[in-house]
Amino acid sequence: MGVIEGKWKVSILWALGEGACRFGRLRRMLPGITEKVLASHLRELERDGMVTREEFAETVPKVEYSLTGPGIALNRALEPLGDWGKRHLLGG
Amino acid sequence: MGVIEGKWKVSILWALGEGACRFGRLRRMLPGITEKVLASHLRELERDGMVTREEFAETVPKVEYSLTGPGIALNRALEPLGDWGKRHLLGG
DNA sequence: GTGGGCACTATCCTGGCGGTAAGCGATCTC
DNA sequence: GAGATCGCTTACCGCCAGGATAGTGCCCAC
Repeated sequence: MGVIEGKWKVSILWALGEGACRFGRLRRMLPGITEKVLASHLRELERDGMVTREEFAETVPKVEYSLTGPGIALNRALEPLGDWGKRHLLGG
Repeated sequence: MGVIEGKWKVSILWALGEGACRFGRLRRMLPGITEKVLASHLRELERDGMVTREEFAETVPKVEYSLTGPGIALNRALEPLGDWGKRHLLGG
């Protein structure tokens, strides 16, 4: 449970589930999240082995985040929860 | 997500998944939880329609909590998460 | 040369979650 | 009558997750 605790962690996981993302793109995909929170959550997810951080040493700083195997599995395990939410909270 | 946020809520749901329970029994099933937290979480779960509270007017106070339909569905939706946890955190 | 985008980091601040402890009102036990 | 059981409620406190804001170093566009 600790792995997904944090206000935005599940959202990050879901956003990343659609494909690898850069920091700024993630931020834009998650309206309302602050950079600090995104950065710290990303770091925790990385520490827990759910995402990988790939840094590209180019003139323009570029970092890509993507789900690891366990991260993808976690996302799948989270899917029923999303379905449940849609069914019982949104869909009546 | 708000429905399962709270340090002990998932544990309560799982405990209740094994059958209806009285307050004191729940407390004993969840070592470390305080009465205040159990009571407030139970109240939130009730408000969110996940559990029912049945009060029996006997000489000895008796209250039973049980999962509602959505509560049971939530529990099921939480199962994959439990499996994932066992697989990736405990089972290597 | 001024401004903006990039990916952060640092600092400060606040709310509220959760822990501790105590009380209550009836009854049953020793 | 002291203590325990039962299901809470109330009051208080501490901590820290998370929000707001600003700064950094490099490069590009205007």
